[in-house]
Amino acid sequence: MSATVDKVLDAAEGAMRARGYHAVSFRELADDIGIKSSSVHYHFPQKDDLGVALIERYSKRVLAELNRRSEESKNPNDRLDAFIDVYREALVNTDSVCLCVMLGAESRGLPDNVSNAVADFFDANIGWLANILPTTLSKKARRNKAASVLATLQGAMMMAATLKDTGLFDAIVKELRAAHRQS
Amino acid sequence: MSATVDKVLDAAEGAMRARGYHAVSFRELADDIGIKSSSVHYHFPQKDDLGVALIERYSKRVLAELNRRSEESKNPNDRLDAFIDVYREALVNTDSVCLCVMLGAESRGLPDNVSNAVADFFDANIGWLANILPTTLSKKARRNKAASVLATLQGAMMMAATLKDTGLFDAIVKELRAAHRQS
DNA sequence: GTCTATAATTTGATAGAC
DNA sequence: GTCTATCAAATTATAGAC
Repeated sequence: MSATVDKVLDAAEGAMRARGYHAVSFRELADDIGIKSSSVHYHFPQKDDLGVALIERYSKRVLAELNRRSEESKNPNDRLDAFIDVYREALVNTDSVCLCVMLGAESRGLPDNVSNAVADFFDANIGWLANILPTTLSKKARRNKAASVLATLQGAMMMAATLKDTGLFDAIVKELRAAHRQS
Repeated sequence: MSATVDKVLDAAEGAMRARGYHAVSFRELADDIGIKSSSVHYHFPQKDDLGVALIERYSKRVLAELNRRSEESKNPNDRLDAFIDVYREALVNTDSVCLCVMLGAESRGLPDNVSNAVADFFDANIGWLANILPTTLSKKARRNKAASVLATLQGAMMMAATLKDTGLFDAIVKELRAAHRQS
């Protein structure tokens, strides 16, 4: 993958996480990294090509980070903490929501391939989380619990960003940890 | 409030809940209700005027609905159910997320007055919810619990809409009810 | 791979007639 | 209060030179 492609995706990720898909233009991204918009089109012919590539890179990065951290401990509680921490750092380090909170909210207004990539991101995250939940639960129950944890995190990111209050995210997460701690 | 103003706001609500603030244009709203975009500008000179008016109308409507339903019972569990039902119906009836999930995600890319109106919506909802939580808890603890419930609902709406799976919303809500039921 | 140049469309917004 | 007409700017996207 070329250096320019990564620069474009970096710029696109920052912009789309802050303002959404439709509020980001090829020209803006090009200006950000010091090239022309036609050069961006060389790498991503259409905007949805950029959107899909962005989500796929983001998704891979998040899952790799989750797997890396979960190798540090096999304890389910530690792994839940790792999951939460990955999301927390995404909020704190970038001062913006998860890419897929934004694109998930906008999904009905996105090209189908972009919207599907967002759905895949959620499925993958739910699957990851479901795997660390107690095997005493049914597969469906684990999936539902996993979806519940993810929904709370995503909602908490969105509200904390809107209210400009990271402490609110932490307070919500504290309850989440307590509720899902396994003994 | 004139009939046209309401028609514009109706069209704007449907469009912005589906696709977001930046993906909605004056011309589109005008076409929807059979007038010209300059007539929309007569009622809302700038786009942020429209945004603020839309959120304020939405916020009043949601809070009125919450209050109306909560008059049916003084039982805290019933009132929590009423809160959840209001959000569930918003999802099911319109097949789209809460206006403030969308605008909350986009908030960093919105004009300040619009972004502030979204924040006010969340504050009002958190306040409403906090009021039905056990008075044995501290004020801060109630606020945090209320924010947690709201975050889960908003996140669940967003994910259910993206995955086109209302059942997922229901499954998440089932856990939420169980976790917050007072005996 | 990046550039200049440009096409075709859409956008938010305004002036002024009725 | 709605219209016609229009503007300046921005948007996605393409053709073709280097």
